Amino acid sequence: MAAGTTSRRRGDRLIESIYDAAIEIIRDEGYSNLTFLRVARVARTGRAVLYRRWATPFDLTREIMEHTSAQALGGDLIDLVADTGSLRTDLLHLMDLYQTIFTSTGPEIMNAMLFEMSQNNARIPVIKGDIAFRNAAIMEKILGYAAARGESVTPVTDIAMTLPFDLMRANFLWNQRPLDEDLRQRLVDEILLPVYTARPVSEDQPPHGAPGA
Amino acid sequence: MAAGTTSRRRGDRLIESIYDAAIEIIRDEGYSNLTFLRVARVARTGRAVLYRRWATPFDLTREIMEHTSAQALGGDLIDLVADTGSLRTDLLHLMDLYQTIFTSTGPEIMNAMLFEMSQNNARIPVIKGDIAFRNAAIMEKILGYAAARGESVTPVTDIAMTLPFDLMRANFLWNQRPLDEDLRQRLVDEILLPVYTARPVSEDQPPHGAPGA
DNA sequence: CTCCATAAGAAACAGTATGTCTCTAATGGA
DNA sequence: TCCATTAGAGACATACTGTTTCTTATGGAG
Repeated sequence: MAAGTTSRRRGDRLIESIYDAAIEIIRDEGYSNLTFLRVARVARTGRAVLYRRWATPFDLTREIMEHTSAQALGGDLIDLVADTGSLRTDLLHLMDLYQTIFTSTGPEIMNAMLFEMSQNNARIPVIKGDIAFRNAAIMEKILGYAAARGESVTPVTDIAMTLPFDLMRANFLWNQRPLDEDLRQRLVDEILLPVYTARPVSEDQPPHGAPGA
Repeated sequence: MAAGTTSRRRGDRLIESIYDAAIEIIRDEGYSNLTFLRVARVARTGRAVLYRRWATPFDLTREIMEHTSAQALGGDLIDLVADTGSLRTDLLHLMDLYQTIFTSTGPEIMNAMLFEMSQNNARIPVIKGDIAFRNAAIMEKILGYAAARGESVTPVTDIAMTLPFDLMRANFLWNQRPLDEDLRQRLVDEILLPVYTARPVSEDQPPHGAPGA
């Protein structure tokens, strides 16, 4: 702390300080106040250091998100999805994993990411493509378990396939907080299972055939 | 266009020019480039004029959204919801109306609104409260029609109640474009109707009682 | 038709952020 | 121990904010 004390960080130690500073700013002042100027001040480094590594605060934030959510999850999401004995518990387990991701990042950052994506058309397809592909693979895995166990599941269409993720995202963004245990359970029981196990009931509703899993 | 030609607009004429300028900027340069400085330049007016009326570009945008969507819809959403003869067609009609709102505003603005809400916790409850209240009223109306017609509808819980809106919002934000006819139809047939007309099927799934409409 | 309160529009201000470019000196591996 | 790498300080022009001051066009009241 003495006046002339020079202690110059570099590499990972420096990056960690920058991450911490950015997270602190997002938490205390909001994402919209995340500027390189402030990050540099809080992290006690120079702005040039930041500009050398990231083009915009958005890119820094995206890196932090990936970093923290990978750390919180402890592995690839698709590998963590497991056969827990029933479609119901598998879906609950999936939502539990997603919950972990949401909790580790926080709603504010998630919103910011969606917003920035919408502002910068170039990066939508990349991000969206990745996520959509991964999510489809996860649901194929889960519905595959169900089929293998002999559970009767209706032919699942593309939009039904993304439903768990749509529901979680919608609830997360709308309520601005992670989904609690009870809500997750109700989403499974009141919406997902009825959709996945629906029997044609009425006489005037064409079931509108669509590609299965 | 002559050098000394003075033509000073005021009142509604001026406001219209400002709306047009803002819409043009959002369309051509994106919401994040919507600054009072640019709006003033495009609208050929002074910044002070803008600051006198709106605190931030967000407030201006919100006003434009309300203005255009009210104009596109031609009335209050809840009054336009009508008994069209079946739950299925009522739901399709509702989605059609929402489609109109989405089309008139565009995804970019919608994203921006959500983003700003998440940055500014103060204005979340107001906006959200209004919308949630209105949506619940709409669904109660539609499900009331179904009940009156004698259609068998399962007790609908709060989360099932907001499902049409959650689905529309999720699809709109995710695909960054309004929902086309076919998608709307499939959302109704493959997801909404199965949920609203579900019969208890499995033996190990507690249907988890919840308050009805 | 004239007067004049109202409000448009121009301009200046300090403060903050961007993006780029210097320069120096600390760091740590060869 | 040397030296390439890179942290960190600072300068620069540009842009946006939020506010204030000033001039003057406008259109309704009289």
